[in-house]
Order: sequence, then C-alpha cells, then structure tokens
Amino acid sequence: MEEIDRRIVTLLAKDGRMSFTDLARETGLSVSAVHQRVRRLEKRGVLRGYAALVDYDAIGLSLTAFVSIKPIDPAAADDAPDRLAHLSAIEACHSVAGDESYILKVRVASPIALEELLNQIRTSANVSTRTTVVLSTPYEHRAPEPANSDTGKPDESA
Amino acid sequence: MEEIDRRIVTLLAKDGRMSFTDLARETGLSVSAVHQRVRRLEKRGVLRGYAALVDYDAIGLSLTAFVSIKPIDPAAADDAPDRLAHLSAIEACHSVAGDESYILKVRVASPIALEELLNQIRTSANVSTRTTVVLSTPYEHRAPEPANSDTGKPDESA
DNA sequence: CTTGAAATGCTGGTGTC
DNA sequence: GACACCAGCATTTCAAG
Repeated sequence: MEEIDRRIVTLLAKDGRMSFTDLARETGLSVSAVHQRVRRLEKRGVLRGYAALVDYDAIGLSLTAFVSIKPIDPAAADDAPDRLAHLSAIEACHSVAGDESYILKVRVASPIALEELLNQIRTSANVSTRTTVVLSTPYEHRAPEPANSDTGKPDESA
Repeated sequence: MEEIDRRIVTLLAKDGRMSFTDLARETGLSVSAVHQRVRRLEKRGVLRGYAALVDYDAIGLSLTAFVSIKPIDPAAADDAPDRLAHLSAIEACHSVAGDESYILKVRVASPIALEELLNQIRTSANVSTRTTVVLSTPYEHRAPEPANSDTGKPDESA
C-alpha cells in the first residue's frame, strides 16, 4: 500500500462520510480514480466498514468500564468471546497477554446495570472479573497514522 | 430522545454511510424527516462524527496494547492527556478509577516501536507505565443498544 | 413532517497512456 | 494497471406549506 492509499485511509478514518469529490481534491486524483481505490481498499479489507461515533452519555450509557476476565477453571475450553457475544453492553473484547485472559470494554447505564452485567459475564463464561471504571475520556477514536513501511504481509489484492 | 432517534443512531453506528434513503425506509419516515433528525442529532452532539473502521494490520500497525499510567510525582499538575496528545500512536485516553490514573490504548508497528513509545510517554508526562499487550481482538466497535430510559439530562436541543 | 425542486455526488462505461 | 472524462442516475439539501 503506498502513499495515496494511506492518505485516503487516514482521511476516511477522520471523516467516514467524506465525499469522493473531496477525497479527489485532497489527493489530487480524479473522482473515479479515488472511487476505484476506495472500492479496492474495501474489498481487501483495509477499510472494514464505517461507523457513526456516538455520545454514549446522550444515549443513556453513561458508565464505561474495562472488565478483565480470568477463567475459573483454567482447564476448560476457552470460548469466552463466543459465550459473551450476546451481551450487547460489551463493545469490545481483546485477548491479552498477562495475568488475565481478556479485556472487555463495556458501556452501561448505571452502577446497578454494571453489577448486573458483571454477574452475567461471570455466569456466562465461568470467569472471575476485575473492573476498572472510566471516570472521563479525554480522547478516543483518534485517527491512525499508517506506518509508512511495508508490513511484510503478502499482497492479496483479490 | 425517543424511539426513532435511537433507531437512527443504532443504524448509523452500524453503518455510518447508510444513505438517508435507506434510513427513511428503515424508520418509515420520509427522506427529509430523517435528514432533519440526523442534522439535529449531529448538532446536539449525539452523533459526534463518522469514521472508517480500518484494519490496523493492513496499515502496518499490527501491535495493539493498553498502557496504564501513574504519575511519578503525585503532587504535580495532572495534565497527562494534554502532554500525550501529540503522540499519534495513542488512539484513546481514559481517566480511570483505581490504582492507576489513565488507561491509554496504543497502536504501533512493532515491539521496538512500542518500547520507543513507552519511553516517550514516560518522559512526556512524567509517569510510570504498565503495559498489557493485545494478542488478538475477537470483536471491537460493536454498535451500542441505547438505553431506553431517560437519562435525566436536560434536553438542550439547540 | 411533507412535498418538491435544484444542487451535489455516485457510479459504470469508454478511452488513453 | 491506473487514470481521466463523461453521462445518467441517485442522493442530498433546503425552502415552503
């Protein structure tokens, strides 16, 4: 992936609704050239989708927390992500190195809702939990600056 | 905020590029009614923006980590977020309750880049760091289900 | 919230280098 | 293979009822 594609990705990461016309102006290409590149980036999976960024306070989910989980039975099959996927309060699930096995990012309406969610997490996945409550979020979802070197990955342009 | 607005927010959270035409079909409203609502939601800050979701592997940022930081001098002014804002590898910064004061989410190209970043974080903000490396991400950026109750916040529809 | 109409933007085809 | 141009069509946007 070279210069212009990286530029396009960065621009769309900042404004996912930017028009092809504007992208064309910013990149110095014609509209259809940009169009082709975006389609290709989508097809390759570099652009995985588009999302609106919402104010969670405004939609009644004013409590954010990180929940680290650890299996109670270390011998059991580790399918926690699948077992937890039905809980829509879980926004993200990362498998991590370290003492615990996953970090979940959760959004709930209140402390009581958090308590309830933690119970559901524990029983659904047979894990213990350690919760870190978010007090405020100075920033989030900042757009990435793509690394300028090659990744070493094969170019599987379909 | 009621039913239809919540629906619009959820739909746009799932697909930030959904057209007004499609939103209108899904909500049973006319195109311009949807348009008005979206504009109002944007103005109120409920919809904070739109972003493309990128495959960080594909853009050469294949290492994700959570970095918890703690001030070395607890008496010093706590302006870590400002001091760290120039580091573009930091995607998010959350102030948290607990032993540490902030959790950062960072994206870098390699372990060496992570080492370098940690040094920059420590010197920029005069903090100690504790890093949890992400091994894989089963899911992320799942769309929220707005809480159906009122938030108790005043309706500041501008 | 609706209608309606003008401006803008999207998209695929065709041709060039 | 990558790009530019063009033309038809869809969408966006705004004014007015």
